Amino acid sequence: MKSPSQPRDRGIPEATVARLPLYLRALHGMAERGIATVSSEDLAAAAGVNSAKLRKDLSHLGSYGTRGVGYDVEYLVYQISRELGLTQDWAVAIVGVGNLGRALANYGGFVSRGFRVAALLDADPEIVGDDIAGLNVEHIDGLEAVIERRGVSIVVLATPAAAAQEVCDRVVAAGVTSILNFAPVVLSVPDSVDVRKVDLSIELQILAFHEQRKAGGPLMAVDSQ
Amino acid sequence: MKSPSQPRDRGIPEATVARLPLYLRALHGMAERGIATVSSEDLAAAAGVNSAKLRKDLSHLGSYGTRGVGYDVEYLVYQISRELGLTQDWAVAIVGVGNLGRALANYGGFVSRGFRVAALLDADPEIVGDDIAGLNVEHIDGLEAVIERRGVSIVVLATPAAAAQEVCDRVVAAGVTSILNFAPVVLSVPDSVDVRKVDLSIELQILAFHEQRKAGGPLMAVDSQ
DNA sequence: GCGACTTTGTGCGTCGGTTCACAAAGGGAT
DNA sequence: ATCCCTTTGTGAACCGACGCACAAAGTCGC
Repeated sequence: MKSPSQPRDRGIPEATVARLPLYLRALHGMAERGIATVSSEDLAAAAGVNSAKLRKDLSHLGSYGTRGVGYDVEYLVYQISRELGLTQDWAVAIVGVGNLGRALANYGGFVSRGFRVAALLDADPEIVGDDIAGLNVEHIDGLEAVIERRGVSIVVLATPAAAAQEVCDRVVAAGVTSILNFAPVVLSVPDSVDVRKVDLSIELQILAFHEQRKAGGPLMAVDSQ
Repeated sequence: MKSPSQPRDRGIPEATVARLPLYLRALHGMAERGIATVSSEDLAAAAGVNSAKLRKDLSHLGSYGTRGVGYDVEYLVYQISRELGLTQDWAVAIVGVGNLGRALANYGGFVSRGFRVAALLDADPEIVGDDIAGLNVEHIDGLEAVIERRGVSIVVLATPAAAAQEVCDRVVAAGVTSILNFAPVVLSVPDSVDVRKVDLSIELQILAFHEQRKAGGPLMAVDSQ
């Protein structure tokens, strides 16, 4: 073989990283159904992607397949989990316990694999003190203390838009470098901080665009002049 | 039987479509603050993108800017809204009224611009009949009737994973061609149907990947099993 | 009315991602 | 042990998106 590309694995394409959780989910399902090995073709189908893409994605992690056979489900689950950092336990704090924050706190997918909701915080005195998903909602004043004391490394922002930037600043100042933002604002953070955003209404708008195109087709451009 | 060559240069890149809602949001904020015109530089900053990219995006809609001045905020809001299909009213049905469905029903961003939650449906008799966000939760049995009678053209799936595909099939059979899926499964649908998915746990996993890389840096490669 | 200044719209080089297609690798049957 | 069949891993072409940089277009001051 060639010189073993040692810690070269560092260069996993972003697009690949975004798909690994998809593969992982499909693999978990297979493991539960007792499937021991799976071909790239089958796994790709289960994950809803092209099989060549899947093979290339997995090849970035290493050569974990066996030609003529496929991939060992259990082993692949472990490798992907390790690559994604899910073999360790991540403490997550959810800030903003409105409807969405509550839903997130109760969302099974969070707790299940590698993530643990370590704190719920809110500014509203009406909400502070409530028990949600087995956790006591704490006041936002204690944000920094909670982050430090419980080793929170990922913060989920589910506050109203107006409060998001301020909370974000405090969170960043407290040393957190990974933020999942549900508030419909563009957060400004240092380059070293990673922000991913989920905007529910944006997805709807994209659907509407395509729906409009399908339905009425192109509208007449009343655009002369 | 697809449309081989739509003669219109209505070929707006998917990446552009995904950003239009972002611009729209920034523009709305500016309109509220009474700003009449905005340069690509400023709008790009507000939306968190590169200004050249913004100009190229907008150029796909037409030449709506004035050189030396910028874009008329109000006019641009209208043009983008029209392009996205938000000048019409979209009836949305939310299927699955658990924590997430409830949060979505109450989510302001949905109702606000162009979208109207026309129905909430669930299979659980405990939930059916509840009033949420001013709507009565109906039984899933009436799915097809509700879709037809209220002109629902977009369906939001917030059911448990196990139920998603079945509901999806019924929804598609009822003629819906746009689905926003929150269930952690890969839905199989005809090509003519548009499915967008939002998976909350996937976003967290992507964050964990980057966080791990920042934190521990190189993981020890225990390669041989 | 004119020139200087501002800002748009876009041509073009570059880059990352996707897909095809196939040689290499391994397993199983005989 | 050998051959055939399956499936991986990847080279290479292709495709779309990104961003620089600049000419064209239009405004504003004088």
